[in-house]
Amino acid sequence: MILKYAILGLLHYRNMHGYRIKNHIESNFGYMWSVNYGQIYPILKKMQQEGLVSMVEVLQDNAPSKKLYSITPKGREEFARWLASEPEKLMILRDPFLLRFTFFGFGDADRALDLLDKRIELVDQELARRKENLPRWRNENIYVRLLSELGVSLNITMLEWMRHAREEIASEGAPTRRKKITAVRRGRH
Amino acid sequence: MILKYAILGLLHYRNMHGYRIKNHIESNFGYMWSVNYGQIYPILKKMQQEGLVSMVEVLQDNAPSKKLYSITPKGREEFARWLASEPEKLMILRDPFLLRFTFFGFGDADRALDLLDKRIELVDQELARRKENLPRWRNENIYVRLLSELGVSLNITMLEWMRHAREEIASEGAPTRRKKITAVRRGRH
DNA sequence: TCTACCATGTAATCTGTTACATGATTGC
DNA sequence: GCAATCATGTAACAGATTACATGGTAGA
Repeated sequence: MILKYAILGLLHYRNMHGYRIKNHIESNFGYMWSVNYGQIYPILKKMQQEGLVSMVEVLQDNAPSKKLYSITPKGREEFARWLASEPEKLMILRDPFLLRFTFFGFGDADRALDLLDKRIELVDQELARRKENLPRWRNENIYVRLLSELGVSLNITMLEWMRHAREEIASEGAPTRRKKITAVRRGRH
Repeated sequence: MILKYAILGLLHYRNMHGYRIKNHIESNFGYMWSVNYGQIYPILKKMQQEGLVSMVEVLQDNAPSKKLYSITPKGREEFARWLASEPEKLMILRDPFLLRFTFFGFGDADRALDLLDKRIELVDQELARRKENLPRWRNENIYVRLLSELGVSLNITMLEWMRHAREEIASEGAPTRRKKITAVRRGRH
């Protein structure tokens, strides 16, 4: 359902077709959302059937024809309801790398450092990309601008943590070259 | 597939049954993972069929019998392969609230502040909970401990950002009581 | 008595990903 | 000629969520 509202939100700015919506989401919300054509086209069709959007086919000379969608009054209503509704669950960091990190004690410490280094490089690149894009948002609406700043802040926090973690892991591994880990304690059930 | 490896990892510590695995994941990895019985029981059965885990049924006097799973050598091998494999995609902040935040310009500014306040309270509570739990991890293995620290850091970053955002939104709304937002600029395609 | 917790499971549904199919244009 | 980009779609699969069904024990 969340994709539905993202689309309705984007259609507030301008009419769009499926391909453009995917591009837009990836370049603008890329750090918190990703979409596939396998989702986008079926959902647009469904939203049209529900009367939330309407569609006109636009023939183009030098490109394949496209289906332009626009938001209907009914779509605006539903969007407004969602916008004002109570927030749902808290953010969950569903990061496969962090899950893996949890279990690094069961594997080779050098390999762990190696994987951590690769991650650091990746996040560093992402941070650079986000910083580059900051000026693009500086003159836009306040919410979008603030969000782009959050992306940078979170990236910095993540990087600092990874560099700190790297040091700790390296220095702890140094003397004994391997430390036996103890059993994890149970949570409060 | 990721749940499979989380389970194999937990079984390195001790033998567990489905109900306990769910509890464990929620109290220990809760800030980055959530599970349902609808996933856990079928996947345990499947892993048993694949020979990654083995099971014994344990009858109990004053509680329903439980199925204790343990990891097999084959399971250890597969887990080790996963642990050393290259990391996959970068973290994505799939947070419904942040998506909603992006579109707050299309709604009522007061309601936006209201929702933001509720969020701040929620994250604040979560931060308190995580800080409370920090000592539990202090003497455990280094990776698990570091991760618990990351959770706190990310929470703090998020809170600081939200408080800063709150101020900016409130002060911008004050003079004109509503500012017309301009169209979002296109990303680089 | 009622709630919470222990414990296992299935079915239906929804969401997300990958791969495939098609075909034109633009730029190197 | 080849890669990239524009543009729409389907099928198969994988993953996650919700609701339901069952039934025992402990404690307020």
